Amino acid sequence: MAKSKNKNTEAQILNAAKQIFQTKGMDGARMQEIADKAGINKALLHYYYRNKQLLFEAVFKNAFSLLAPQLSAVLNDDSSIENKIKNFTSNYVSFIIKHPYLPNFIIQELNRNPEFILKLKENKDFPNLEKFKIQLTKDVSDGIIKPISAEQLFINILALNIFPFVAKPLIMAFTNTDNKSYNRLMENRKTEVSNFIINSIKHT
Amino acid sequence: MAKSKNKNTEAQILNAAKQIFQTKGMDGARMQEIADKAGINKALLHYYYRNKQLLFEAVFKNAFSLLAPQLSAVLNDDSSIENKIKNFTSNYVSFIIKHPYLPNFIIQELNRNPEFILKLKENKDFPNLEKFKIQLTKDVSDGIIKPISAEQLFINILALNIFPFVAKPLIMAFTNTDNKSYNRLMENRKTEVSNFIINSIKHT
DNA sequence: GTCTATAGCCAGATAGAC
DNA sequence: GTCTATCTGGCTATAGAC
Repeated sequence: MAKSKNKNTEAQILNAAKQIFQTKGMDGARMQEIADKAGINKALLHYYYRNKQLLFEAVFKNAFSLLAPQLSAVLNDDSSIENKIKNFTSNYVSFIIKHPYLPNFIIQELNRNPEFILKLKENKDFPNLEKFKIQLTKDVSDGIIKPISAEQLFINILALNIFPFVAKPLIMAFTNTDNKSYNRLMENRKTEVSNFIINSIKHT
Repeated sequence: MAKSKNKNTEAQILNAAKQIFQTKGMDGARMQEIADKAGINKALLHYYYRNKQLLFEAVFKNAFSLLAPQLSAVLNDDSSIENKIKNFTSNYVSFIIKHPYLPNFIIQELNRNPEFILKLKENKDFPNLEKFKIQLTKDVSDGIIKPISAEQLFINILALNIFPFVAKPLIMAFTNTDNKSYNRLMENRKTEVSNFIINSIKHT
């Protein structure tokens, strides 16, 4: 009789596929390389995931499902705008250390295939600005925060946090740093970035 | 007798290659597609550029040589820090409209191949922070600008300007905008971003 | 469920005519 | 300098044994 699907093998494949797809992208990845990394044969990849495209999509959805809660947390928890910014910027660096290739992977593949996001938006866990917008509008009218739209502030928060990791090779070149001092710069950003944002928007 | 190399054909090829490589990347690009776009035969690509890798490098260097002066301008001109930031943020949007795929292309390919930047750094036009650092240090000690390192400020300027274009599909999804209102958001950033930065760093 | 072997296609590169 | 035709290798995917 046939064994039931081996969850362990399936997980090993997904894990290997993550590593290869996230560093090389859909087009640069090779099924052979994924099989090697998983320690199994190429044919098994097809047995579990049918083809390259489906395996890729499994990896992509998995990656996005890790990133999305990070963002939803900023937008929907109950603390003040100032605390949200502080928490997000300090947590994000720790998140990136665990998943260094993730944001670049998502950005790159969405640019290659922008329709992809439509499927993701159907998910009700997809990050939503509504609550954040209401909170910010209130803070602005209460005179706590200088006038700024929720969209622009949110873009700024994402930009300041995500960009330095996405553009790591560029940043290292411009600031003339090696890996060690680059990491030190990023470590400092845990507090630098939130101060930078709060300085800008808070009424004095 | 053989005609001398036809500059026009060579330029057409480079132009077609730009469009294909910048949207699809090295791995996703097809020589056939480039040939079609240039209106010539695949064999001619090899005649002029020998192979795919060399054609790609020609495109990449060309792209970088467009971006670098934009950055050097912020770093080396003689105006105040405040004016540098204002000029850069308003100019950058116009630059992007002309070359929408350029920053993403550069970032993506540098991540794929980080050693690439070493060659670029040899060029003496490569953006350099020294002058900016001196100017900023002086402004800080004169009490014009709040304490911040040149590296962190420069990273913030790049992040706030470049990221929204690199992550366009993500931003459109999160802010729930179509192309038209996304463009309006970006247009607003011409002034929003410089105000945001200056608010944050300027002593009041 | 896992393997080996191979089909079948596609893309980069070259040969050679004009 | 430009073309058509073709070689060659590599990659996805499947067939079929165990």
